[in-house]
Amino acid sequence: MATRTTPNGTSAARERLLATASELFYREGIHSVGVDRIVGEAGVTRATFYRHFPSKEDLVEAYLGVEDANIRAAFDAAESTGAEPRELVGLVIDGLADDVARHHTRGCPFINAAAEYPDADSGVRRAVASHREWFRSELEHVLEAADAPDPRLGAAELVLVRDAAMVGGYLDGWERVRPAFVASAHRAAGLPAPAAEPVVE
Amino acid sequence: MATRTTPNGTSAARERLLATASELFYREGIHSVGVDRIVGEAGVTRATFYRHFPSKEDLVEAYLGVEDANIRAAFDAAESTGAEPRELVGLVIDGLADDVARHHTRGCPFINAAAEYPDADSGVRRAVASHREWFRSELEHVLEAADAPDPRLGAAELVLVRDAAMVGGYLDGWERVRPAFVASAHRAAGLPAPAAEPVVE
DNA sequence: CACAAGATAGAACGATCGTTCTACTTCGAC
DNA sequence: GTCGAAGTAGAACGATCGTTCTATCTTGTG
Repeated sequence: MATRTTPNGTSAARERLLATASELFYREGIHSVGVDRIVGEAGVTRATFYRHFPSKEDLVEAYLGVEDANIRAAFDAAESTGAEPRELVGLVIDGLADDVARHHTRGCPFINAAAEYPDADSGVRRAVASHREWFRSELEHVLEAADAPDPRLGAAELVLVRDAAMVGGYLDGWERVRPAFVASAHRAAGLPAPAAEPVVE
Repeated sequence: MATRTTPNGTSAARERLLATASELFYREGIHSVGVDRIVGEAGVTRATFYRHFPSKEDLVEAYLGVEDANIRAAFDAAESTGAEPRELVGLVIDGLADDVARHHTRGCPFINAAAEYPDADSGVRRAVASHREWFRSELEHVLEAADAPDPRLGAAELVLVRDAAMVGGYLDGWERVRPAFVASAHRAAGLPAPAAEPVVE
């Protein structure tokens, strides 16, 4: 068969579509970005688009899949540093802060997507729900390993604080939100916070 | 002149349009709801719509104005109970929780709107920003009157926690979020929390 | 009553939405 | 070399987007 694929097995056109759409969906919203715009900026035609994705919604779900994979990779990286459990909690919190400050300055991709998809049974909302559940339980495991006082409640609070940081960072500016985030996150973890202000980067 | 107005001065058609649009915008998102749908459910024609609102965006801003007015009214009601300052903090936190549990089960109207309007200079985003600033300073005044340890930081944290509660209440379910919200909110205020929920620390 | 103005009605505008169509090219397997 | 499947190309589909049009009706004022 004739496959015009990249070394890792997926087509170059598909990768460009996904990268372009991810950027546009995040920066401008999903319903605001049409297929015309995506294929135009990806340097691809409509037919090519529909060869790779059955519909626009499949592309949206793939976009959320990319975001999900990125965050999982960040957790893996933090865990593979070999830091001991208590240290890892700090690494994770710093990593979340750094992510909001540098990459996710337009809010949370999942929260923003959910705002545009009211149907909880839709594929998009299901992707949002499963990502959030994974994220929460991952935090719970990290807190558990660190002997935090209440890993389950702590994880739930950390999710809340992270949600708030992304929203607040977008709407109010990260610099205004950072102090409240650092204080709240360490208190939510139930572990002693580092010295008052300095935030590791 | 021929004015078909209600006792309070605004036209009945305009009020129906605003009420219908507010409901639809909140429940289904803004870009997802077309003018056809709004005028249809409001029992009004397109021309009537454009007599009352120069464009759809003006209707969106009016919708945010309604939400803003509702929250201000809730604050006024809490303050007019004559509760003393420290008590008022508890009333406000309970009021916010009650609001998320009963009325705002689809997230925060302002956060959701901002997700669909990336341009920070747009009228919608300006309305969001000014509402948030009012909300934050209102909380700061309440905390200040109650002699909270750090009203400014406390208000910033309360905004964060409330944002998170609305997002979490929508995406994860209010019952799962409530314990974390109550604990975080009272700690953010810096005042003793009512011993009820399983509170850390 | 006559008149001007606000409110309503419903058709119609061009633009864009997501999607599908047919035609042409490029490759791997035989 | 031949065949067929995958990729590309660009026109075109009906539906809906936000908006504007002319015409009719209702109402307060002269």
